[in-house]
Amino acid sequence: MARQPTSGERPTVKDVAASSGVSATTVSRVLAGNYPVSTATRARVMKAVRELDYVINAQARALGGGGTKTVAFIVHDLVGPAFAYVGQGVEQEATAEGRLCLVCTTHGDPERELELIELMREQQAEAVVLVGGGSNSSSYIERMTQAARGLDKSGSRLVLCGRPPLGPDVPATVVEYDNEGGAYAITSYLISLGHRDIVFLGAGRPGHSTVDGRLRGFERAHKAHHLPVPQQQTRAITFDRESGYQATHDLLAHGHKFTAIFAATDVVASGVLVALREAGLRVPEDVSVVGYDDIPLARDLTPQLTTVHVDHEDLGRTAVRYALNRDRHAMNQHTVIGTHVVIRDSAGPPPKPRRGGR
Amino acid sequence: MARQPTSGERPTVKDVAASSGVSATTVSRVLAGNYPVSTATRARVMKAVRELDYVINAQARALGGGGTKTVAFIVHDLVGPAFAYVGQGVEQEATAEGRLCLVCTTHGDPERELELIELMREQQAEAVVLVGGGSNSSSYIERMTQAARGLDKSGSRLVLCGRPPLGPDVPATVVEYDNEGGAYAITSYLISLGHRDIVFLGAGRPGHSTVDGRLRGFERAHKAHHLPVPQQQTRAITFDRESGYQATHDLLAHGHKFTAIFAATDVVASGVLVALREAGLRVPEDVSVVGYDDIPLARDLTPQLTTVHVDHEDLGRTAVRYALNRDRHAMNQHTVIGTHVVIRDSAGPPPKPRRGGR
DNA sequence: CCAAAGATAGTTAGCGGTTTCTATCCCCTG
DNA sequence: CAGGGGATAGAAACCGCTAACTATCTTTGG
Repeated sequence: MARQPTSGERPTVKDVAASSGVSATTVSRVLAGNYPVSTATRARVMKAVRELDYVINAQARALGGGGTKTVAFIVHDLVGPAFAYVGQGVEQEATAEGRLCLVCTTHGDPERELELIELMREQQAEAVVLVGGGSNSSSYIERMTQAARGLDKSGSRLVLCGRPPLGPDVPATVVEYDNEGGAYAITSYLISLGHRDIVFLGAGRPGHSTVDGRLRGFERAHKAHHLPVPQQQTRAITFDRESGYQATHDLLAHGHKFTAIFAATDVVASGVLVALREAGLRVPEDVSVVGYDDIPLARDLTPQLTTVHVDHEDLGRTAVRYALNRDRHAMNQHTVIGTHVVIRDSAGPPPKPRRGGR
Repeated sequence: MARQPTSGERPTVKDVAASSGVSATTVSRVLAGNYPVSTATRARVMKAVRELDYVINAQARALGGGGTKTVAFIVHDLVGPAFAYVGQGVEQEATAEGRLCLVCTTHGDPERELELIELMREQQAEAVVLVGGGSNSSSYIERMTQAARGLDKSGSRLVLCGRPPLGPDVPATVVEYDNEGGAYAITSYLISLGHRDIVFLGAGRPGHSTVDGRLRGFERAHKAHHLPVPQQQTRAITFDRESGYQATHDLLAHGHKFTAIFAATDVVASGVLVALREAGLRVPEDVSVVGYDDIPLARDLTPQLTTVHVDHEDLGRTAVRYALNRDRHAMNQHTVIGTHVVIRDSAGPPPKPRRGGR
């Protein structure tokens, strides 16, 4: 009898072939189902497959036949709620398209990001989805452009998810959401409620594309309503609860005058709420607070947070869909996903002025 | 001149070899750095690598040389905060050990789970980390045992993360945290505060290993204090905010008598708090509430939640570490990670009885 | 001064599949 | 009844890289 697979070792097509008395080719065809094979033969092969507990070797298949069915997902970290949802979307769509999903985290390190892209090129990932705002510096953009070209040459596709395009000649797919629009809308909402002294909490990290967009929307809303753009908080904010807390605390301590706070993210807003509460200020009676992202947390806060809804999961799904089904010659694609205000309980009219004046 | 790589195609070792006038073997050795190569040769090869923008083909390497450096991570979904942290830990440790991380979600479908394990066997993942409580049914355990054996035969390792062992002869690594101990501790804490009527919210899904453990701890604490085990809520709970809300609502509507609620997870607790607040009950003055998991949300709730801390990230890290560095002949390993109560503001002494009685 | 040991580089044979390209066998048609 | 064509199956080449042997050319030691 031909090649009895050593027990404890992984059987190969050859083992299956030998065990069912056909050639390796035939086994391959039965498994792929892309070539006529007689019913009897197919049955014999399948029987052997079952008996030997054979499973194909994905690496070998990738080498020989089509490529690897893999999508890579590169992100700051997995635990940020917004990122997690994007990840969910990416995984979802990748699975729906029959792809596997590789995930890596950068912890905000641009070097690491580029390293990972290189790694994904080795892995022959079909698409590399980069999530989260990146730097706006020109050297960074230059390097990223190189990376995009490299991936393109390897038959892969770079997808920028939630950050602006690199340039017209760069082979990359861009899917971002309307940061500016959402910020414009929610700022307008605050203005329409009567607020005139709104603090934008989150500036101070210029060059960060996501916040830049939100800030632009904030400013544009003021201009549209013919209001002076409030002097922003330029404190460096790290976009976590603590920095929101700290910034609010400082604001209060310095006797700043304001009736509303626009936190750059919901997480920051959560810190803001705590600081306000500690200071004995009621929300929204004394101060209105709004956030951005509409992560689940927004509904768990007290009061529930009025914020800008972003469908992060859709963002991830769209990114993968576009990357995989793109028109072969589309150099760059660009899609913007809408955002909208969701009104809850944390924003209301400003308090009646104590001593007149707006 | 030998093989000029067609522009636009991915260069191979052969291209690099031709371009630098050496053999493919030498190129491979320069890249791997595991064999003496003269400095001059190395330099020539590296130059060619740079000029051609060569990147190795991971699939080919996996086929030829060592295996694929990959760890798989199978989870309910990526957005549950607890899961996300485990994922973070898995990714972290995998990266630290020079591995890539494949991630897949099951959405709670056991069939899908088994399918994915099979898929990972094809992928030759070095370890397959299964996260989250699974079913306790014997048929499920039987199938999972098969899967573990299959993986073992393929040189891979099944890691059960946060669920109990399958059996003594099953080749699998188990890393779980002390569900029962934590539940015991926090229940004891409530009892020591004076509570005698504690509702455990989350029973009703027997066979779910995580909750089973927590419930056991709850019961054991009562027994240890010579108290009758309260009649549990057997309402089916889906472990989301809504079911916590709904269950509490019903509890109140039916005039149930209780002074504290032990929610099976923090997320459930968040729903509980909302229902209580709506009913005009203060926490912790009127009712005490505790949760389990200590996800970031716990600190964002009002009042901040007293809960059981679980280091989910460590769980993920440990899982990968053990799976990769296991003793080659260790059939099964089992590690339990400790949990501890973190006291915040949501639990206090029960209210003074209105009409006597305990 | 010659043989044995080192240091380098090349040859060749896989790894485990897939995919041409052939080779049969069989049935149908003219 | 010969020849054409469809249905099946196999042989061999190849995917890109690694690893076990060889083959040189230097050294070096007795």
